[in-house]
Amino acid sequence: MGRSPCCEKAHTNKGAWTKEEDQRLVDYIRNHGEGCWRSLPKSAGLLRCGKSCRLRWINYLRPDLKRGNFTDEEDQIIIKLHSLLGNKWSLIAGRLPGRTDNEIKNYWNTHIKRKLLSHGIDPQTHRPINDSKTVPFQTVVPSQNDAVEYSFSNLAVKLKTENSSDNGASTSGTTTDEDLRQNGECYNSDNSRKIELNLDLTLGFGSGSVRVVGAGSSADSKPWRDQLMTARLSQL
DNA sequence: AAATTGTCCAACCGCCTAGGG
DNA sequence: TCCCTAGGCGGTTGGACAATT
Repeated sequence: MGRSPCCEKAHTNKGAWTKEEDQRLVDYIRNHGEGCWRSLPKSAGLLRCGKSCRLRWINYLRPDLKRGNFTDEEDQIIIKLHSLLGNKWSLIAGRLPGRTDNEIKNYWNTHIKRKLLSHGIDPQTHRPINDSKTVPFQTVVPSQNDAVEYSFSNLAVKLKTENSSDNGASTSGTTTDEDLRQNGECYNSDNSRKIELNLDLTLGFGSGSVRVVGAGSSADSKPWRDQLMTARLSQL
């Protein structure tokens, strides 16, 4: 059998968190660390779903969060990364220390979208709105030791795939801030192979580069091995 | 001053993938 | 290998507050 349900929905609170709930959650995580979200609410004496606790911690209570307005530099990073990755808010957040994916998503939808539109730029394609030659997502399927370099109108992207040895760095199966912080890479959980996403972004108006490193056998059939590395190209 | 409209953002919802049994 | 769940993600919602009429 699988695991038991994460929470009893009938006995959980919803809506805004109270100060007392926040304090309980902070105290608990200070003493026990993050993780085990399923059992956390009960252990911490909270009538909340584990998912809700995790979200509250990640998006609001984490001590390393940077509050306040986004800087112009952060704006530029977000716009550039969005032009490359699309709505991959967690990946974008990984390059902006102290910012959460939810925060960036909200900021994108409320500020940057409007800013781009006011400049006549389509926020999805990052191309002039009048330009009818829309370029869809460019899909890049990594095969071993391939290297591909793309040139954009205002930045360059180099895509390279290569083998990598096992170092057991991550167990989550998805990209974490910690992964990105430690190695500038994101890992999949399979111990024998992994796909790494390594973003080396040079900031500035004129140029930038992104390196996507992937590893895996083309004969492999597991879903994540079929994962496509996609980059949104504004224009070739 | 009250009503209406607009904006922001915290929180929820539903889906997907990896992992446990 | 299959079934089921936890964790994580992106999309969406709704309440609080501000601005406008």
